[in-house]
Amino acid sequence: MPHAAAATPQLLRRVNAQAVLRHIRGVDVATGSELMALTGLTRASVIAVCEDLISRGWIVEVDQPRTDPDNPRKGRPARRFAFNREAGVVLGLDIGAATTTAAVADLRGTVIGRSSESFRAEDIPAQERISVIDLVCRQALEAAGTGPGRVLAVGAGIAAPVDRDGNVLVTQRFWSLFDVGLRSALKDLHGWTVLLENDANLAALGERWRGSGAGVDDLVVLLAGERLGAGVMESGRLLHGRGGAAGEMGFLDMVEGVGSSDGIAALARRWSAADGGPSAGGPASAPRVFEDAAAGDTAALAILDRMSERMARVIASIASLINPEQVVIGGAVAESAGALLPGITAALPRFTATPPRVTVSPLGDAIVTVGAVRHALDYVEANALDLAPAG
Amino acid sequence: MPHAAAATPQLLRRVNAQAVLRHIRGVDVATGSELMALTGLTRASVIAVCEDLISRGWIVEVDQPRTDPDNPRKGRPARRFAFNREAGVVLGLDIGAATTTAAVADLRGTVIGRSSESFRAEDIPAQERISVIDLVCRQALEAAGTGPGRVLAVGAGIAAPVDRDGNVLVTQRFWSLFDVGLRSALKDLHGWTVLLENDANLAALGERWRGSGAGVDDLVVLLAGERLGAGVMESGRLLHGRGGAAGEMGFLDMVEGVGSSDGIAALARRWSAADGGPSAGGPASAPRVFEDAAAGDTAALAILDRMSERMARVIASIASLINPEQVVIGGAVAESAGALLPGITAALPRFTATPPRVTVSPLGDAIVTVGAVRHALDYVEANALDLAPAG
DNA sequence: TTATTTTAGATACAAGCTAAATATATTGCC
DNA sequence: GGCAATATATTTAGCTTGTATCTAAAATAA
Repeated sequence: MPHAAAATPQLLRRVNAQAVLRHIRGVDVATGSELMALTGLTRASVIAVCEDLISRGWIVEVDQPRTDPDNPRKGRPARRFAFNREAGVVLGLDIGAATTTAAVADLRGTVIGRSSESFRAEDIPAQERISVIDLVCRQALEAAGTGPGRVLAVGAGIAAPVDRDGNVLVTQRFWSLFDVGLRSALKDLHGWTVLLENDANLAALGERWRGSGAGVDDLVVLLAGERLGAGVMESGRLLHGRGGAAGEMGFLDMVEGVGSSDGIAALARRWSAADGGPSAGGPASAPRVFEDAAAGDTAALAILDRMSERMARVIASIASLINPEQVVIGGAVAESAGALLPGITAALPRFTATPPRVTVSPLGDAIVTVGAVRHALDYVEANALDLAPAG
Repeated sequence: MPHAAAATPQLLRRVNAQAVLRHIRGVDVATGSELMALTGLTRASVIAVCEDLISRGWIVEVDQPRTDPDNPRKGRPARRFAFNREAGVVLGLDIGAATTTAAVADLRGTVIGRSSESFRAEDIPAQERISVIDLVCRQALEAAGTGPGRVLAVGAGIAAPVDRDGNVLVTQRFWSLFDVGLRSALKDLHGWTVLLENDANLAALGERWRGSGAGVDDLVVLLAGERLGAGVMESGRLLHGRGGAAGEMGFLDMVEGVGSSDGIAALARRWSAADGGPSAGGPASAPRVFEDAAAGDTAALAILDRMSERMARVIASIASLINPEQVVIGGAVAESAGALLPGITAALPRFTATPPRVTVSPLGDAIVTVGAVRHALDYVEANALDLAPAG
């Protein structure tokens, strides 16, 4: 029996409750009349919906604001309904090869606790890795003054392909074992729902939420540190592809003037070493190269030129096939990468007929955790009426 | 006032009617009990919905089938509701630079009329172009034994970027003028709703519907005749990008071993000319090259090898960034391209870590019109309850 | 105090669905 | 042909959610 969800009268309440909740979440506090105007429902219905949401814990009724002499309101004072941002928290995880960072946020996305730990080594057993991740989560929750019982969802980013259903591509070495462990481990330990995603995809979510891609529906975020990786949003949705490998940059091996999917930091080291170093004497770190260039060092400036053209070619390849409105360069090197922007922007039209706007992420290291928080919030918002707010 | 669609009790009927109609469209004829099992609704509701759909003209009640002695059915005979595939027709247009083809289909997608005309020249004025298109439509409708009044929607494919809203990228030369003309012209002439799309995108719709990509959600169709162009579906949705230019192949200019976005037919001519021709004596058409190769001609075979590797590189580039499950080669050269498949499949793993299945389209020249019909049907199905079937 | 304004709450009713009882049309058996 | 069994159809009462309308309450302004 296929049983394709029949629409019963209860669906109406569900739909209207979702609409009201979404609006209240957006404005933080609303009156019945505002909600009537928004939804087109009558007052009776709006009030009924709000009482419903109050009893479920998603909104609370707040006192009248003290009467404001500058802006006196006629008429009977309205009841005021506020989004209960303390109905629970979400966790955003950035699980790297070397380090894991956790951020705890309330339901409006304000980060209220953080923690970070490095792994003892890269090849530690899955069990130890999970222990460290669990530790980071608990530390972050403690820093936020809350506990595991109040977590409504966990977003987690890893540097491996993850498909639409949150499964790690099995062809990847140790991650596959690790993944299965993480989701069920956190479920078993705390009852948490873990939403696994590729880190570049989460970066795209984060950038669109609180970065330079705010509100852009066709957005690509390039994580450009050690290795290039792209998170692609089209029409406001993340692209995954069949096995979650969308946004992988292996094809750059074949692109003239690019030749590899090495990131900006990796290349800065290599190229400065080849030059004998910007101030001579071996490879320099990426920040050093950018510093030297800012100071006028010609060798460093040449590296920047070369890097700009290379990035322009990378971005043009993506722009041609995906046609984003904007490409954001993010990751560890994002701040320095600002120096590349003029060069990239100038070179782009040579390589593509549809050059996107190019910007640099303001989110820094937090880009993945911000996206992970957003991912978890999206889940909570979409499933609010099926989730029991933690009391 | 934002007025975000309130859910009234009428919405329930709408949702349930959509579900019932979708199911009946799939199975062609259904009984009340089947629909109860499918939707989970009670018989009373199912019957009410069906009566509704009958009065709107979307379904019809059909007589009992003559009692079948091999399979006698106990109990009171069920009323049988059938999809009214003759509630109207849709038009699918393939508007090329040189030729326009129209297909008329009933609401189950069976093509019941076709027509095709060439333009007098490529640079004729927009007005003349529209006249020819209109003529082709009317001829196809006549061939189908129906008339303009019964057209519920028109899908139209053109070889230019078209954004999500059906607007042609304004940077394109004469198309922009042409487009505005086409949509409003057909609206004015016949009251038709025209859904403009990029031809490769429609090819992808067609291939997923009735081609070798049936049911594949992450699918790329490469139109590979004169110029390469891709229609990309991810998670069952067409990718457009900001200005509709997603799937453009300009970046191939930068890809080693590819170098241009020339199609198979164009390259077969050029390469055979460079060789002095497969049987000597100047350039040969693509079909000729494939023929000669099949006959064992070594020069032609060499061209095929070269072509296979080149296509493998093209497909690998896309596979890396988009990660489709399958890539279909379509367009005028599709039939001959079968000879390239073994070579492409063998070469792919050298160029990408996520090689897709590669096939050749069985739809031949009709690939765009089939997709255009599907596009129009999608529109009709999504908007059935707001559309008045043509009586 | 009194009028005005805005929101709140209560009552009557409509749309759509469920559930349960009753009616109808067919098969199969005597 | 008559009757049980079976599957479907139809009717009736009741639930949920919504609208529409009327009256009450709480504030400002004169």
